[in-house]
Amino acid sequence: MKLYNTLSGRLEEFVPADADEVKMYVCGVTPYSSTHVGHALSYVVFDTLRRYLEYTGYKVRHVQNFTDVDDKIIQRAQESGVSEDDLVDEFIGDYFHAMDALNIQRAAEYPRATREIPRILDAIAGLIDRGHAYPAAGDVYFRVTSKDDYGKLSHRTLDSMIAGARIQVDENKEHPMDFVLWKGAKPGEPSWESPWGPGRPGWHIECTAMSLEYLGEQLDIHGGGQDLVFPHHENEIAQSECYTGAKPFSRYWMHNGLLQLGSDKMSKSLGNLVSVADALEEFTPDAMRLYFLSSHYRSPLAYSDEGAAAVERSLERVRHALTPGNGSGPQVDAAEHRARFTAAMEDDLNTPQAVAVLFDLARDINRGRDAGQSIDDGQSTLRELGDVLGLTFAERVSSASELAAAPFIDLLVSVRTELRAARQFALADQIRDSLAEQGVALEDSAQGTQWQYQSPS
RNA sequence: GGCGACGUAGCCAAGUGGACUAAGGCGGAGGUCUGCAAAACCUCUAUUCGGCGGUUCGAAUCCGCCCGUCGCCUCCA
Repeated sequence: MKLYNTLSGRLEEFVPADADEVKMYVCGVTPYSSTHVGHALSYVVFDTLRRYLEYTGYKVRHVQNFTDVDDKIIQRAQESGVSEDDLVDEFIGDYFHAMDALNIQRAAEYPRATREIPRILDAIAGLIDRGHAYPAAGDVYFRVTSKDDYGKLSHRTLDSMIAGARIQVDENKEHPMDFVLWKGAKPGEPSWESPWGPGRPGWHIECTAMSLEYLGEQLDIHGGGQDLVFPHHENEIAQSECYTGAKPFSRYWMHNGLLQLGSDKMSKSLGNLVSVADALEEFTPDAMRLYFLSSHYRSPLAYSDEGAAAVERSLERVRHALTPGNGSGPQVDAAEHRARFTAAMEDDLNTPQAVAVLFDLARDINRGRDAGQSIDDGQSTLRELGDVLGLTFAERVSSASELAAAPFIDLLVSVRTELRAARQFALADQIRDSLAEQGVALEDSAQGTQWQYQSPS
């Protein structure tokens, strides 16, 4: 399969170092606030990549970290009067709840920075030994001038970075772009002992230490949002390659485009967040996944309720294609659909085209059913391909109050059936209209009347 | 200021030199079915790809300029 590699800036044929197992590291969240739909987009993308790789026969070892110590966590914990640990546990719980709901497969390991301190200290000490880092006033900094290809991922030079002129000059640093590996403790902050005094790890070094610990010196795929390219991933490369000497640190770097809300990026600092929990109040997990996958992963995606609602409607036809058929004619042939689907996925995970194939297949199944064809081959292919995209095709889950109302709706429907049999259509239609106002949709067919709650739209 | 991405139908969104007389979805119009609906199915819905030049036998696709939108350069998926 071809993948776009941020490092080279072009499409490359994907070949893992070890043909049996793909080593994939995806940057995880800093758990200090609710998981939002921007996170969901990113993790749906990498979950879909993993599912496709597994579909084509690879084993994938997926590792994803939690940055469980950081300025924001400390600040948030102090504001709300809880311990850092409790705060982190709460939002890690929120994260897993959201990811499970979205049918995102769990990683093999979820290392946490605070539980990897010895590995982190080893890495920092090694970098100092090799002349790539230096202690200064309780901190330890990475010496960017010691790596001649620093900037190769984000495709910029040290000079152009400085030209940005938004860097806080710090007199402890040898070079303005040097970044912190170890932060000396300030009063009241969580800290760990180190050869350079008490402190905590910088953001970038944890990923170096954890990927090394759980995946080894070289990764096949390193993923994350495009906002992580610089400085986070650039710095990871610098640390990892200087520490291990193994190049490249990751063979492929993949970055998803960021979710936008209105015209702005959705981000914690802008405060324009839609949480996954809120989104799932209104829309099915399938709709969220399909929404994310209906544009290419490297493009930005503008999130809106209208957009999600349109996707939700589009799913109904696909779900209909999976309802039982009773045709006995020739099977609807789905082999060509599978081939087109695979070709799309092979092309840098072109999920918009893959999704289009799913819609084509659903239409062919529905058409075949109308024509009296057998549709079970088509249906099993539809489920198989849908599963690669993580789609379950499950209906919306009814709330407790909706379940409680069901017997009464059944009663009204059976009364209406009697009325229709007696050709009392005005009354029958009145019942149907009234139920529609309550969000209950009726469908009459030769097999009787079906009803369901309408998804909000 | 530096680096980069993008601009395709009312909306979302693929396609990046010739099979494009431009996928797929939403919305809209008409039809089949139905007591009427709904759902499903059928047909139609961009002679055109931000604008202007250029390269080419041929451009949505390559080059230049202009206009517009967005991202990164600072915590972020």
